[in-house]
Parts: sequence; C-alpha cells; structure tokens
Amino acid sequence: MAVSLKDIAERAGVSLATVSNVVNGYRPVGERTRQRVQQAVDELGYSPNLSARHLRRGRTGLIALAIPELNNPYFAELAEIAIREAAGLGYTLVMENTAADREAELLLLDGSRRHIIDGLIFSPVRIGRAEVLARTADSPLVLIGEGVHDVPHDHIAIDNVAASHAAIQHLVGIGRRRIAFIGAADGGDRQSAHLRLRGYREALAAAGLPYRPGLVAPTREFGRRDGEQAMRDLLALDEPPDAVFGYNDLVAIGALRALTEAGHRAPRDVAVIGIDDIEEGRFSNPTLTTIAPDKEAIGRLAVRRLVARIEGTQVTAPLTVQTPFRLICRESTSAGR
Amino acid sequence: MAVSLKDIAERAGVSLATVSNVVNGYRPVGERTRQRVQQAVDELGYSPNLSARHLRRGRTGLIALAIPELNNPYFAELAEIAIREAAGLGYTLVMENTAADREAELLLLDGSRRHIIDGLIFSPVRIGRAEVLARTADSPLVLIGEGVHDVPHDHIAIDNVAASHAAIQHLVGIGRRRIAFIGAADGGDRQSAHLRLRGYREALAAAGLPYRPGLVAPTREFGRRDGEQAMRDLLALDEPPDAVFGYNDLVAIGALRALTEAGHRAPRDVAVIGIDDIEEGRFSNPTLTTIAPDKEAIGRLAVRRLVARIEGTQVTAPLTVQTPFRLICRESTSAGR
DNA sequence: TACCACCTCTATAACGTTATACAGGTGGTG
DNA sequence: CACCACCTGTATAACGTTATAGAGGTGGTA
Repeated sequence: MAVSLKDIAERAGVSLATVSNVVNGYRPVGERTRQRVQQAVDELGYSPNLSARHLRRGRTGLIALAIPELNNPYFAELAEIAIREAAGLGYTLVMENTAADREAELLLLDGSRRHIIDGLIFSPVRIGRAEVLARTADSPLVLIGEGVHDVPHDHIAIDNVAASHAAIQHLVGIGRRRIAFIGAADGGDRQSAHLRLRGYREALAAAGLPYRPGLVAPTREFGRRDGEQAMRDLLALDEPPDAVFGYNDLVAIGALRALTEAGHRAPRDVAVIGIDDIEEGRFSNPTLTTIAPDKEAIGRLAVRRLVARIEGTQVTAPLTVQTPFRLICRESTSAGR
Repeated sequence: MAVSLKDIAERAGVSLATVSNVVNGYRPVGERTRQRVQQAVDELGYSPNLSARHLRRGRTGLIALAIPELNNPYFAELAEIAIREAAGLGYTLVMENTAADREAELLLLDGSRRHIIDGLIFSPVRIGRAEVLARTADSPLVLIGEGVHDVPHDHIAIDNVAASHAAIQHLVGIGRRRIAFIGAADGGDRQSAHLRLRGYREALAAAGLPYRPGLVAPTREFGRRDGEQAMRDLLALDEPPDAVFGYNDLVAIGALRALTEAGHRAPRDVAVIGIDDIEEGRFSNPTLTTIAPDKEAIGRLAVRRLVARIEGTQVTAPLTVQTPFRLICRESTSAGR
C-alpha cells in the first residue's frame, strides 16, 4: 500500500539514489531523468517516510511545544502563533500537554518522544533546574516562562516582577488601597507565582501601602474556579479588598464571577486586573483589564531560536530574552461605571 | 550521546536481540540475564528510538487529534479528555491544528505526517467525502463532527438537528417568539451549521412559529467576534429578536457582549443559548445556557475505537455513533433576573 | 592519441529496531 | 543410551531513507 522510493525507482527505471536526489535536491540530476522521476512521484502519490528519514538523517522536521495547561487559552493562543511561525520555517509543530504533571514533564524532557522531534519548546512548572541539567537528550531545548533559570538553554519570558508591579501601580493609580493578590503558589513550584507576588509586594511598598498577608490568597491551581473560590473567601473578610490582582486572566475572570454572584460590581466595589490578555477577557462582563505579554514575540522568538539551534546556524551562548508587555485598561478597572 | 540497544548489549555482555526482548517482553528471558540487562538500561538511561521502532514494526504508539480551531475551548477540553484516554491505553496523543485550512487538512489526511502516526482522529471542515475516499494512507481514521458522512470510517458526532431542536424548544418554552440564529454557514462547508439551521427551522415549525430569514445571521467564522457583530446587526433591525441561538458557545458569548454594550440585558431583553458547554460559559455574566454534548463520551469513544482499529481487535464494519447531549439551563435564559 | 576533468548516475553501507530462524544446552522419557 | 521437547540465547535480514564512494560516458586540452 505505502509507496516507497523503491517503487518510484522501479517505475521510473532509475536507481534509488537518483529518486532520493530528485526528491531532496541534494545533488544535481539531469533534466530528462528528473522529469521521469517527478512524474512517477506524482502518479504514485509518494510521500517520504519520516521515520526512515529521521533514522538516517537525524531530522524529522517536527518540533514540539510542551505546555502545562491545554485549556488555558493563553497557551492555546501562544500555540497558534508558534505553529504559524514554525510552518513558515518549514517545520511542523506538535503540541504536548504536560497537564502540570511532573512525570509527564520528565518524560517529555528525556523520554522516548525525544527521538521523534528535532527540538522542544518547553514551559516547565513541576521540574526544576536539576532535572533540566540532568537531561541527556541532545536535541535543542528552548524554555519559556519562569519555571527554570540558570540552565544552558535559550530562555524566553516576560519580567514577571515588573509586570506585576505595573498591575498594582495601575490599581493604586485609580485610588485603590486594599489590594488583594489571588494565585500565590501553595507549594514550592510555580516560580512565576512567586515572582508576581514579589512584584506585588514591591509595588505596595513603593506606593507606601502596607503588605497585608490576609489579602494574599493562595490557590492550588490557576483556573477560573480557583479564582472564584478565592474571591469568595476574600469577600468574607471583615475588611474585604477594594481591588484584586489575579495571577492570570482566568483567575481574574473567576473573581469577577464571584463578585457578580455576591451582588458586587466591578470596578465600583472591587477593581479587577489579570495577566495574559486572553480573548475571553475582551468579551467578559465587565471586560477585563490586563497586563498583555507580547505573545506574538514570545511564540515567534521561541520557534526561531529553536530552529536556529537545530540547523546549527546559531552557535552562540544560550540567550535569555525578556519580552515586553503592556497594560490594557478595560472596564474592570475603569472608573466610568 | 544517544544510547542505543547496542550500547546496552555491550555493557550487559549479551546480544542485541536479547536486550530487545527484555525491553519489549516479546520473548522470555532468563532471570539472571534480564536483571543484568535491566541494570544496564537503568544505568545508561536507555529509551528506544521511536523512528527506528516504527520503521521496523509499523507502530509508533503515536496517534493524532486534528482539530480546526485550537483556540476554541471546546476542542481544548475535548483534547484533554482524549489525551487522558490515550495515555491509559498506552498511546501518546499529539494535537494538530488545521486552522480550518483546506491545504492543512489534505496534508494531514495524506501527507508525510501519516508515516509517523498510528492513527488519526479528525474533525474536518474544509474537505468533503471525495477527499476522504481518495485517501491512500492505510492507518485507521476516526471522524468526529459533521464534516464528512458516508465514508468507510468510524464516525462519532452528536445529532445536530436534535440538539438544535432542543435549544429552540427551550427558548419557545420560556415564551420567546422572535428567535434568531447566529452562525449559519456562508459557504458550502461547515455541515454542522446547516444541520443546526435545519433543527432551528424544524423546531420553529413544530412550535407554530414563522421562519423569518432576516433573523438568520450568517457568520464567516465562529468566534466571539463573529457572534458580537451578528448580534449588533440583529439589534439594529426594526423588530429585533427576543432570543438568540448561537451556533456554538463562543458565538453566544459574543452575542452576550453585544447585548451588554448596547445596554440590553439577558435574558430580560434577549435570551441567549449556545452549544458546547465550554467552561467559559459557566463563568460569564450572565452565565450561559447551553446544549452540552457529552465530551467525555466523544473523546473517549474516539480514542478507543481508533486504538481498536490499530490493534486489529475490531474488524467490524465502520460504526457511526451518535453521542448524547443535554440542556444546561443557566442565567442567560432563566426567568429569575 | 592520451590524459584529465566533469557531469550523471548507481551500488551500497549505514541509522536502530524487531522477527525469524537457528544454535547450544538441559532434562525427561522410552 | 538415543531421542525429543524445551528453554535461553544469538546471528541476521529486513524496514525506507540518505551519504559516500565510485562507475561510466562525454568533451576538451596537450
């Protein structure tokens, strides 16, 4: 059933190697022969067996993007950008969902899948520096997000401290004084949660506001549900907050929901801001103010660096890039309501 | 760098074949030898080369799920379920985004990627019966959704006509009479849009309501933005609708946004219902009434049938399964507001 | 004419794995 | 003791591809 080089070679009456050369353009082939071969290829509908090609050549043209939460739109949007960029460079990007599971992350880093891809863009959350250093696979690795630092790989992330700082500054700017943070990490992982908490504290200090541990709500995960529950708890405080900074947009949207259900209104009673700029926040009611990372830059840069490493055109030392972000002010913090 | 069977064999002082037998458990190996080999495997950190294995065995353990919109949460949620089910059966599922692009769909069906996966779960929207029939790849294919019918492959979908009928029935039941439909397909593709339109018309007729073409709003795509624009247009009519049925939840959420912006309220002025039961609709304001397909059933069934075909345990004729759905009534259609 | 350079094309050895066929040893049975 | 069955392990040929070395032919130059 499957058509192989051999079938083409027989049909065209040439050798295996010649067909390969026509298909890959690796070495010049005479015009007459080339046409005969091409015709056979078209007629039989040949497409090369990637496994065999990989085995021989060491490249599949496949790269993977590994993310911790498939149903977080932030990653879906990022993936879409990365897929486009990869296609433009002649690569196919496959998505892998680690589901924030440690075993899944380890497997991805060093498991059997590594043999099938040319390189990996990875957003780790459950493994640390040691695991990345212990990796034996030799395909290039580009890290995104805050999971792991100080490893010999390219690394792309936003400045989480600064981003979080900007969010708080905005809330302070619209006159809020009791500012809560939803989405502190419970365990030791989720480095970005720590960094965003740090930015939160720094910004409070800079604004001359006290740091109140009671206004910091840890969550187990970072979905809408977690934000909703945390917001309910915050509303039950003797002195509830007048503003909330969500670890990400999903958490913030959950908080919005809890406010609505409790009969409060944002931003009148509580202003809400998130991070990620997912499309959902442009359509929520109220629309969500957010810190927008430059997803386009992150996605494209990650793919470009990975491909550069794969093709060996980039032999410089590992590079760490901080991509820009900007504040997008929408209804959930704007006074006009 | 990469550790191969040969390295293990040398280290353990046995033959290549024996190592392979230990790793695969294909044939019995003496206890002493097995332990020596296992130790070498652990020490050197061996993991089999999938390309080579595939080349020899014809299986990679990889299956693909191809969806038309990565940033539609419906597919993300479905993917998450399918990934879990696949893992439970010993397979790795990779996601492919066709972005509703015809070329991408064709490539997936018959391109070089086919050599690297054992089977494909496919939700086609731009190709039809002819293209599927012309496929030459011999790995199993399971179709989901309404894209293609009457082909010799397993097929899983909900009954779109009935689902749409149920949605309209609900709107009629709460007393609405001018019911709009957002998300009719513009072109000839998107079979499910046609089916949902048919259910809409049937239900109107069954309720003794007239079919008003002016209340049917075609959209180019099926995102929040499309729903928002369509709703705006509907509100500009001389006699705007008192209820809206969205092709999917995203469209319905866009409609909700347009209502809010125009100063209307759902369900008081216009009731809104969608299809898909994405998590976002449980947190929107108002929360979104929806027809919930049994995503768990679809995802698990699709994977199970595919794996059965791959492993040849299922040699029955192609099966078409209609999975159940149910109405989930939330704020956007419930009177208490 | 003799020689070399060049241009096409071909034969073949890998890549890492698994299935097949077989070799050697041990124990049991007639 | 002869024979067979069985168990454990091995050598080897594929799978489809590409890189390397080289074969054969043509044309140009000394």
